Amino acid sequence: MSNASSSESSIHPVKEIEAHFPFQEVEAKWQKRWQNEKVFAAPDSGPEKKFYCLEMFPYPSGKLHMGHLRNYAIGDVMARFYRMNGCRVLHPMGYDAFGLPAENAAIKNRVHPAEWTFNNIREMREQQTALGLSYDWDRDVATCHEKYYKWGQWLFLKFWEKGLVYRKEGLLNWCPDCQTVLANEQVVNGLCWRCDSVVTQKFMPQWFIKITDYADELLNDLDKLTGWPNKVLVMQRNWIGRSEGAEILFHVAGGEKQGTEIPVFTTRPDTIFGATYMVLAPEHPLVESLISGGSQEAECRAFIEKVSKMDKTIRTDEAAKKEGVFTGSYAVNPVNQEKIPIWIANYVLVEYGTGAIMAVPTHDQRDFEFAREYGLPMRLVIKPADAPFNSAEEMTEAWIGEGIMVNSAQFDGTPNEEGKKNVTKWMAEQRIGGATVNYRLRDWGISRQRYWGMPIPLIHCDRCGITPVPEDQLPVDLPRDVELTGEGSPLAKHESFLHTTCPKCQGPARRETDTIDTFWDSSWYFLRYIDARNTEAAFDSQKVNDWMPVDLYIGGVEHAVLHLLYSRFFVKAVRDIGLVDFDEPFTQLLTQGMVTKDGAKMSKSKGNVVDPGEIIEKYGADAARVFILFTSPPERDLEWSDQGVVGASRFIDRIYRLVLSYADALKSSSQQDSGNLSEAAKNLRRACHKTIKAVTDDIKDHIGLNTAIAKIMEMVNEMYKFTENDAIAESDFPIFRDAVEILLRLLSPFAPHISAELWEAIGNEGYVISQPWPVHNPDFLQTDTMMLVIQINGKVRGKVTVPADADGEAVWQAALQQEQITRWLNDQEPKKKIYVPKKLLNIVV
RNA sequence: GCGAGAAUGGCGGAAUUGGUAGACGCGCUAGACUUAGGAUCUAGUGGAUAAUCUCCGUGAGGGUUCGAGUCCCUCUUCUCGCACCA
Repeated sequence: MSNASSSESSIHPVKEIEAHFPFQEVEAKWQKRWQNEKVFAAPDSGPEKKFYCLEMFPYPSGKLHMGHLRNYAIGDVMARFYRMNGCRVLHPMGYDAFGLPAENAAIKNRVHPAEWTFNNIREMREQQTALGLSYDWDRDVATCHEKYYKWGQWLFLKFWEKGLVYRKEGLLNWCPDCQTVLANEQVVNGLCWRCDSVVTQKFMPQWFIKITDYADELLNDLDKLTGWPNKVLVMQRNWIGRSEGAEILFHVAGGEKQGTEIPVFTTRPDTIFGATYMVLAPEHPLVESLISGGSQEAECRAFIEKVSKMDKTIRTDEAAKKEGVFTGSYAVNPVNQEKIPIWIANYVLVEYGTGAIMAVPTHDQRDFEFAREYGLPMRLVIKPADAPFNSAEEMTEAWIGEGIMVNSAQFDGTPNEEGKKNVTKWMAEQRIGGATVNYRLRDWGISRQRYWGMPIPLIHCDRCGITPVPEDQLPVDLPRDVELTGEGSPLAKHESFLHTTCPKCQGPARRETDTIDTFWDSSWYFLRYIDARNTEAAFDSQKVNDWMPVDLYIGGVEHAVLHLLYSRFFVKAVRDIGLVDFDEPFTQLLTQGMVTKDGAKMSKSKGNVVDPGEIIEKYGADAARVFILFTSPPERDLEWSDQGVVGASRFIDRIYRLVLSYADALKSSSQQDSGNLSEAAKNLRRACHKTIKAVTDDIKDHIGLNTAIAKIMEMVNEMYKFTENDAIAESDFPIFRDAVEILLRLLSPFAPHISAELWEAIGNEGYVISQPWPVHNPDFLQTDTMMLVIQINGKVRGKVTVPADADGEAVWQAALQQEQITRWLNDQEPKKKIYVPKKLLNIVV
């Protein structure tokens, strides 16, 4: 390739550019300018198309980790991309600042949780700034700030008015380490989600939010979430756990409790005639009265004692042995008046259904095993066609498939699926049962017996009962002067907080001393960002309706049934309260993969933590961003590689040298493309426009940030190839100039600092981030010739270059010119020729 | 056990959805420039082979097709989720 024949008409690079991108000064320079000039302020009005880009806000634990870096890098590319594409972008950041670690740190280091938290926020914010993230910092929130939780409390009162808050005493998940109760969602495999301690059960009163009122809507609306990963939808579906069935009323037969109702839930009402015994959970409230004074009392008490000591993980392990004890009492099966024994057993759970089951050993595997173990009677009631058994005695396992009802009085001969409906309908007529829907989802327990959280704005008055704090008295401030010991609720010991006057009767009263689950705070922060400095309201409904829903939400999958479920519920509730008018908060959800090292999640205990701060210091933010985006697709796990960052940093340096070595020429040249271009220049232009299209499609269609970067790298390689003879013909230079500008614009979402710097260095005014995203010109993709693959019997045997408009016959003729092809053809007449336009010709012989 | 996803060079990963497998990057090899190189540049790099011939090659085995990493069947392994849910 020869770009120039004489030095007068060609442009040479500056030879001495061998430097590295001086990221320290340059990155700081741009970060300062972006911040001072509020470049990333989100406009509440302007372009019609809005893009709300959100990353899950962090808990301010002190320093960013690689997961954060990845999360924010992805979000930042998307925010910057849509910004350049003409959207008004809302890209905020804040801190999920209430929570136990602050309290634990306070106990350990004798520093106030507030101080610890705000120091950490400062530190993390510095690191986020150093990453060059395009946040609108004027909208930041910290959930521990009274100006934030004031409105959290206000919203709580709205929930209260709506009847979504109630108090209940019951067995609750207790984390002995955190010294507080946990919601069901926060117990993972029997362990505390935060500290991995074994969760025990404790009987105590606490506050609940009626998320179950929304169970059906939360389930049904999952179908609307087409932008969510299927995995998360499945997890939420399982968590809600809707199952249709029937509730059937059994009664105690004989004894003191004669006639007491025992409702059971079953999904198999068609098997009711096969119910040969009944089982209550050991914790079932009726058990005490059933066994008390009876012949089985001692045995039952011993059993209950044993089960209660068993931890839940072991007890609910499927492999655990099914054990139980007869209570001595009987119940009546309402469909046939049969007297059946009532047992208690470890395989029935008090928290699911009604805590009691009708046992049908022939058609439920658990009941089958239990009945065989304890010699309980069995009766076949569903008989499959060509059954290998004729009676219960011949069965080796429960039959849970379809069949015809037998031994079932008037229902005999009915196919069981039809029987389910018929039996339920008949029971409803007889007033002994009816259709019902049961959910696995429980109400959301929000009381926490800890200090560093939002005070629940309720007052206990001996005369007036529980009374909400009047709105004009909000916020209920979290007192600063507390003694933190890690034992007992700190607020309960704080006299001046505890004692107050009743808003109704003005008499002495006590404040609620539980604080709220921090998931309450994070269930609406994305609404507050929209109107973060509003002192008159939680947010302006109109603004929220305008910006919401979040167009892209990015975070880890660990919140699939925690934060993401609570937030969906919260939005539905505030919609019904009348504050917003949309149903779902997050249109598209991207669950980013973990960052691993040596194949394992980074963690202090494994000693495989790489500190993002050190990486930024050593290689710069742009290199760190490029590496973490390039190495793996966003949703997949990413294995950290020190070598990989070096590669990213080399890429940045290569661009720096390439552009700077022509900076002066680029600065002074403004001439237009003369139309008199060399082949090389045309090729370069084609490569650039191909890259524009590919990068744009990758980002828009599937957030393919790794491949987008790969394609920019290819383009840079093309540019190097173009300049490899050093001189660029003057007539070709406009193309090179275009290439540089295209490169910098494509690069700017990924590596914003170097893009901004070089944009300026080549003599442009303003910010590259304020430039429109490049649009490819299809005309420039055209070629005069095309290269096709010639296959013989499906194997590649050669390549031909033909005019772009060549048809199959022309390609065939061109192929015949090649010795390699004719050798393979060996004078045979092709049986068939398959021509795929612009791709290949396959010759079958 | 059930459900979802995955398996491609030494490594991370590409492949326009049935059309040149291994883009891009790391690593490695050789060379250039260097006092030096962990800077930079050039060339090479799936395996077999003397070979730019050719053969083999996308977890394993079968199938559909002119043509399969991609579609179908069987199996293996791994990851994640659910897991006595009545």
